[in-house]
Amino acid sequence: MPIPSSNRLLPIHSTRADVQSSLYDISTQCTVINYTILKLISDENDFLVTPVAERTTPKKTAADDIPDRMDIRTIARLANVSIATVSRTINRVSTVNPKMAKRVWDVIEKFDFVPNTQARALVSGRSKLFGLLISEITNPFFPELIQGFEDIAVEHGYEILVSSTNHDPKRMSHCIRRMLERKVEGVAVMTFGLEEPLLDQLAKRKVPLVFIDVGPDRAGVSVLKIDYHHGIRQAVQHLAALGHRNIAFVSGPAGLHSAQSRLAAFSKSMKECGIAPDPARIAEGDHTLEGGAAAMDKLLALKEVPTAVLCSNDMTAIGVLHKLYRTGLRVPDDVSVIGFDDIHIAEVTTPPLTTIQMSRYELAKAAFGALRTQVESPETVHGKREFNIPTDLIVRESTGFPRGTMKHLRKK
Amino acid sequence: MPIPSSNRLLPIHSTRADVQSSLYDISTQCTVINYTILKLISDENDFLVTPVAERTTPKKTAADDIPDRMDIRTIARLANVSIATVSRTINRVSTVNPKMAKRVWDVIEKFDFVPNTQARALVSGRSKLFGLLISEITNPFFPELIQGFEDIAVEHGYEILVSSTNHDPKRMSHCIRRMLERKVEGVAVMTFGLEEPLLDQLAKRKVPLVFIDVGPDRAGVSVLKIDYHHGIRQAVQHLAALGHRNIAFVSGPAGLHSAQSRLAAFSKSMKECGIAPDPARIAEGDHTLEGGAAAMDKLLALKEVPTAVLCSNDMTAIGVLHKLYRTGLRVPDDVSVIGFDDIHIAEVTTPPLTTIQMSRYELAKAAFGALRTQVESPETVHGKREFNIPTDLIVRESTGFPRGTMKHLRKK
DNA sequence: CAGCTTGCTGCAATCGTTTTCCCAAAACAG
DNA sequence: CTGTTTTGGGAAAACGATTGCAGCAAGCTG
Repeated sequence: MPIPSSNRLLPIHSTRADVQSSLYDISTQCTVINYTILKLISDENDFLVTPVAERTTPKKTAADDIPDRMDIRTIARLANVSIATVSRTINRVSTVNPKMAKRVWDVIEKFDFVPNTQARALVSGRSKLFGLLISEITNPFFPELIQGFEDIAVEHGYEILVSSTNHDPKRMSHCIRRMLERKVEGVAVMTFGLEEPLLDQLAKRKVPLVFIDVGPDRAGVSVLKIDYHHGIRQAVQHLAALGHRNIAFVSGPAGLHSAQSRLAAFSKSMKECGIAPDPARIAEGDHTLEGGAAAMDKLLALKEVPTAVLCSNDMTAIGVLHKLYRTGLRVPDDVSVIGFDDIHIAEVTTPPLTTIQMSRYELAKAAFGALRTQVESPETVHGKREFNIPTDLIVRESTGFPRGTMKHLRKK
Repeated sequence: MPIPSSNRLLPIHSTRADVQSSLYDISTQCTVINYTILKLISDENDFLVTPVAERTTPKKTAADDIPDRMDIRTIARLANVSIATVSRTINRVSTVNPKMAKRVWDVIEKFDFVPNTQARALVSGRSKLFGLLISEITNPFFPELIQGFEDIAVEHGYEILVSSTNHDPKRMSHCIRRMLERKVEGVAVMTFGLEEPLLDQLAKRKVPLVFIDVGPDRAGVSVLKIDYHHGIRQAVQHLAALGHRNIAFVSGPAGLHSAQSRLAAFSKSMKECGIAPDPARIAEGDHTLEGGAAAMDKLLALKEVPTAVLCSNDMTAIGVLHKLYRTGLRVPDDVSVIGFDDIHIAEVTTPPLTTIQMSRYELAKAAFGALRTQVESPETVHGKREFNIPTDLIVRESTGFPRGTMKHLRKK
């Protein structure tokens, strides 16, 4: 191989690698020389087709000269290193010589090379994928949760696969199947309900899981315990303090564990406040707008219409609000309403909704953290792990004194 | 290989495959014999570890006896066929003998085998993945769109990768990068704004794209043209018919193409109705609740407060509604409000929002269809393709006669 | 200066599929 | 019974990366 005269500038003690690097560095200053030298070095000339095109349109070609097959091999050839070195460079393995690394990065950037995740995952056995199973994407609570989860995941180099089950077991099983096919490394089951049999598929394959409220007691499982009672007690106390005694509750679907927990927390809190919870004042909703409205209908049919309604989630509360509006009852003058979740839109309902906050961000963070620990250092954990998520009452304007009492105060 | 005595039941003219099949069929009746025969056939006995476990716990073992490495190879060995046959069976290639197929399916089901999508995608070059780029997942419009898109995609064997850009170019470029890494076969850019430079990465790699409203004029690009004017004209006519003349418009972000289109449609419609659009009555929002409220603030500061406000989307309208509530103005008695999108929650605002419907389902269907055609039969299309999406006014209760006029009619 | 250590780099095996090509057996024709 | 076509399954080469291992060069030691 003829050595260009320019290499005489190198220090006398240069290593062979240094010589090569310098040779390369110089060569990059001129595309023509670059490719000529590469030709001499690699003894391959099929890729010289590209440089010709590049020379004819010297200005704005960076976008066009991508060889049809851009893989780690091509990069290796262009940077004049082995594919192993390219791989190591991309993965920032510390043993690669910075000079080589620079050379590789230059080529990678020049050709906008993007490694193929599938190939990577296949050989490394790490898909860097987490599944996120939610019940319905159209409930604003979940998009906010997804947002948080995705942000954190991306920040840590993970991708997420979201699937909405719509409470349909068949759909759920499809979702799980798809996650299995994509080889997710963990799944956050944020459906607020435990569909044990369906999740067997995951458990069998020892996929780390994180649940809300309840989960099977085995290794690789984390549970996010939401402190429903704290927020709900605050809400009941708030109502009781205002003078409410006839307080109704619109629950979520009976099959949903979290809905039952919320209801239980409500009953307990009522007793704590010295009010006997009346089963007739508990209407079953389904965590949707329509369900909330329908449940309110039932409550309105009671001989003594409740002066306050606590709802299992905000969508339900908004449905209740709407039903009250339709009925001509004013909130909070005639009926007080409290929601649960504190979705963003609760701030702008008419009137703004008093609700119990449960931080989507906290939830997402805890879920991701749990999964990540299980995946990246499973040896540090044994058996099931639990995390606590707080809830807090946010007082807005949908709560006030009960109708008929303290009228003088109402007008302010 | 010793042939079990039971094969004497076979018809005299049986093919070799039949003999094998029968042998296998008989063998499956008894797990012990099954594995013994398999052992004789395959001459490998390492996988016999599993059957032993199975024998000791005969009842509920189906869940536990999955060998640690479940791949197509294992299935092939257990079904006593080649991996090629397993692959063909899974992909329902018609040339496989139904008997073999049955045998393979039995094993697959027995062990809950799930093929590895990554390996599949790698070798076939088909990731069966579409990207869905949206602007903000917290705007309920998008979840509804995602839902539709995902449903259709899954139905056709595709998966989707959703990314929310939050209008941030940096985020957007990350999103695109991630999609590239996962080798998406197409991307639906539902951001309602064209960020040309960022999408270069995709265009360069000839990834089929589908845009809303506007898109570069090149092959592989489809555009969903939304007929803003139809719905918006209906809205303006509706207001004009009610007697409104002082009609304001709260636009979306100035940088967003779709927002400009909506504004243009508004101006045009106003002129058509013989009302001169007044620039002072056009406030810029940003398609969020807060933006809507802020814009309404500006409109309230006008010497002559508009009697009707048309909004660029429903979130804006809800923000406007809230601001009006705060100000003490009644809707529609003092001010009429119209939104755009017809998100689900618009039905239950106080009062229910009159809005312009744009079908998420139509949008999703068209977007997916466009992408699919590009991917699966690119030869049938040349250059850019366009699809029309209709819009229609949905009259609810946030619109009424302008204040001060026809009072006698208002009370009904 | 021989011999050992250390630091990098390249070779090659591997991941779990799909798919092409080829060949054996069955079916059919004469 | 022989020759030809049809049928269907198996062997092996991809796909695009990662990674253990081997080996070469330079630095260090005595």
